[in-house]
Amino acid sequence: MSEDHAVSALDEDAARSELARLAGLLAAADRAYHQADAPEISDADYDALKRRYAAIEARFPHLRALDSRTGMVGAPPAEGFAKAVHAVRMLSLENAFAATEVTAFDARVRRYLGLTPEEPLAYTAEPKIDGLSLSLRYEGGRLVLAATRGDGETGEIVTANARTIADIPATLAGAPELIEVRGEVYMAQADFAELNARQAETGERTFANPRNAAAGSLRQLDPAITAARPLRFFAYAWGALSEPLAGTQMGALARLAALGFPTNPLTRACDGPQALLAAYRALEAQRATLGYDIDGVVYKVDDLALQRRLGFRAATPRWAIAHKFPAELAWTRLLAINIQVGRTGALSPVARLQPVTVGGVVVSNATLHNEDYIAGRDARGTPIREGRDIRPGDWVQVYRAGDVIPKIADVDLAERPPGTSPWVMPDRCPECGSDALREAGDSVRRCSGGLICPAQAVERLKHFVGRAAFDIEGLGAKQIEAFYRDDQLPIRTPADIFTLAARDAANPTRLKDRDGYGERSVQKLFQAIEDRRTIALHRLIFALGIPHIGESTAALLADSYRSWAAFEAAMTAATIGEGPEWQALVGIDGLGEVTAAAVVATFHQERERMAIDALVAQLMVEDAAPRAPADSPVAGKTVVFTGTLERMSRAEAKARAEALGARVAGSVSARTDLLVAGPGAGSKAAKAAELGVTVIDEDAWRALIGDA
DNA sequence: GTGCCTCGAGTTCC
DNA sequence: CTCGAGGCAC
Repeated sequence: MSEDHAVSALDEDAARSELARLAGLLAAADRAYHQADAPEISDADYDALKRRYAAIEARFPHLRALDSRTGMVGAPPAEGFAKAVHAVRMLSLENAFAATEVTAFDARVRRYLGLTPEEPLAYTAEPKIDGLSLSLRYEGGRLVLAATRGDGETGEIVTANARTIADIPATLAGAPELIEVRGEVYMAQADFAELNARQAETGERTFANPRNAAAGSLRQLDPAITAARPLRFFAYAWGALSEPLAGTQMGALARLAALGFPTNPLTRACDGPQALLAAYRALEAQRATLGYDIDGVVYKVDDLALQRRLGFRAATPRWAIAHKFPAELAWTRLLAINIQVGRTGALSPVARLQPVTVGGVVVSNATLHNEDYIAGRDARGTPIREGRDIRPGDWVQVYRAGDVIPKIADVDLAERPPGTSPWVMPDRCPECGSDALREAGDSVRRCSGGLICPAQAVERLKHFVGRAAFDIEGLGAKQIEAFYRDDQLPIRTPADIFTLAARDAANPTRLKDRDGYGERSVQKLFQAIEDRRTIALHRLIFALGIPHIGESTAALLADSYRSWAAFEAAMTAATIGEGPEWQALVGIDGLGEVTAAAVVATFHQERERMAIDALVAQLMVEDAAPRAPADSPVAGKTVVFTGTLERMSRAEAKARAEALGARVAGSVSARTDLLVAGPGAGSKAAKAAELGVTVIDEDAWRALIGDA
C-alpha cells in the first residue's frame, strides 16, 4: 500500500473512496489509542495517514462536508494533549467599549441586511463569562469529543477531563444525531478562593484568578485532578449540527437547556441598541453579586437566518459583538523605553515597567506603538492623554487593552522626576546601525537595512516558519534564533532550512550529538522539514513576507494565478504602473496599487529574488485547489456588481457569489462574464455594453442563483 | 474627497 | 488585541 502516491493523480471519485478508506483506518487507530491506550499503528504511520487525508481534503475541499469525521482527525502527540480540528471554526468576537460602538454595530448590521432604522430587529444580550471556551461533540447522544478553543482552527482534546464536570451531560436524550455544543468552562469565585486556600495549605501553586484556575484545571493530564476541581459550564453556542436547533438564538438556548445544559439565566431578548445598552448597565450593576467573573456582555442578532446571511469576516462573525466592561487600571514606574526591530524593519518602542499587577496578571512590558504615541498624539496629530508625552522615569497608568495587551493610558506629571526631556526615537537601527527612516505619511520609522539587518532577517525567518506559512514542527522562534547564529549549521535564508539535513550529514559534529538535541528529536525535525517540501501555493506566497501581503491577500494571489510558474512569470514580466501584467494584477478585486507595487518590487530586487529562486528550487509547489463545485450556474464566471442593490448589500452579494464559485471583480473588462447592474449603474454598464458583456438586473441574478 | 470595511503588522503573557 | 492604512463605493 502506497500512502504517499500522488494525491494529484486522483480524480474526484477516487478521492471520495480514498477519503472513506482513510477515515476508517484513522477511526480504528483513534479507538485503539484513546480507549485501549494501546496503539495498533505507530505514530509515524498514523501521521502519514492523517497527512494524506488532509492533502486529499485540501485538493477537494467540497468533499470535506461529506465526512463527519473531519472534526476528529487528530494526531496523538508524544506528550500533552492530542489536537482536534474543529469541524466548524471557533471564532472570537469583535469588541466594543463605548455605547457609540454598540449603536454603530446595530447600524452596520442593518445596512448589511438592507433594513431601515425603523424596521424591527431582535437581539440577545448575555453575560460574557470570563473562563475558557470548550466545544463538546455528541454523536448519537453520547459525548465523544471535548476540545478547547485553541487557535480557533485546532484545539486540544480534553474529553476525559470534560467528563468529570458535573454541568456537562455525558449523554443527551432527544438530541440531533450530531451536535457540537459550545460554551464556557469557569470557576465560581467562592470555589476559587477555597481551592487557592487548599493549594496554599498543601504547598502547591496558587492561581492568580478564577479564569487561570479554570484553565489550569481543565488542562490537567490526569483527569482525577480535574475531577477534584470545582469547574462549571454554561452553554451559549454550537458548532456542527445534523439538524437545526431552532430558528432563533433564544430558541436555541432554550433547546440547549432542555437537553440538560446550564444556560445563563441572565440572557435577555432586546429589541434594539437602547435595550442592549440597558441590559449592559443592568449586568454591570449586578456584576459584583453574580458569584462568578464576567468581563462584558455579548450581543447577538437573534434570528439565525439573519445570522447566516450576515456571515463572517476573516476572524469574527458580523452578527455578534462583545461589549466589554472598562479595563482595570494600575499605576507603576516606567523604567526604560527599548526598541524592537520587526520583520518589515519597523522600530517599535516597548515600555519596561516596574512589575505591577493589572487584572490578576503581573505586567512588566507594554507596547508604546510608535513615536507619535509616546509624544502624546495619534497619527492625525490629535492629542491623546491630553497631549502629555511619556518619558523614562515617569509614573504611568497601565491597563490591559481587551484584557490582554498592556498599554499605557496616562502619565502623572506631578510625579515626573526633575531634569528629564522628551524621549527621542533613534534615527539609526539599534540592531544594524543602518539609517532608520520615516516616510512621509507613515507613522512608523523603519530600518533601511533590509536583509542585511540581522533583526529583520531573523524576523523574516520566524514569519517563514510561522503557522500560516510553512508551519514546521520543531522549528519555532527559539530554534530560528539559535540556527541563525549557528556557525556550523546556520539558517540565514529560507532555502537554508531545506538544505539543513544534507549540510548536517557533511559536518564533522552532527546535530544529534550536540547538547539539547537527541537522535529522535533531530530525526523528527528533519522529517517535519521534508514534509513541508511540498507546499500549497498560498502558503508559499504568504511565507515570502512581502509587505502588505498577509494571509488573505496571499490566498487571493494564489487563487488568481493558480500556479507558482504562472505567478512567478507574471511578477517577473510586470513593471510597476504599466503593461498588461500590471493591469491584470491591479485588476484583481481587493488588490490595489500599493499592494501590487510591493509584490512586483520584491520580485525585481536582486537580493530578494535570489533568495526566492534558491528557495523554490528546493520545493514542490502545489497548484491552488480547484474552486467550489462546478454545479452552480455561476461557477468559474467572473461577475461584477454595480449600481444600488436593493434586496441585498454589496458585501453580501459578493460573499454569496464567491460561495457559488464565481470570481467577483471590481471593474468590467473583457474577462468579465456577467454584470449585475442595479439602478444608478453608470460607467460600468456603459463599458459592459461596449464590450458586449451580458448585463442583468438584481432580480435576474437572484433567479439565476436560485434565491427566490 | 470622505467614510466604511477589512486586512496587515506588531505586541504581551501564560 | 489594537492601530494604521489599503481598497473601494459613494
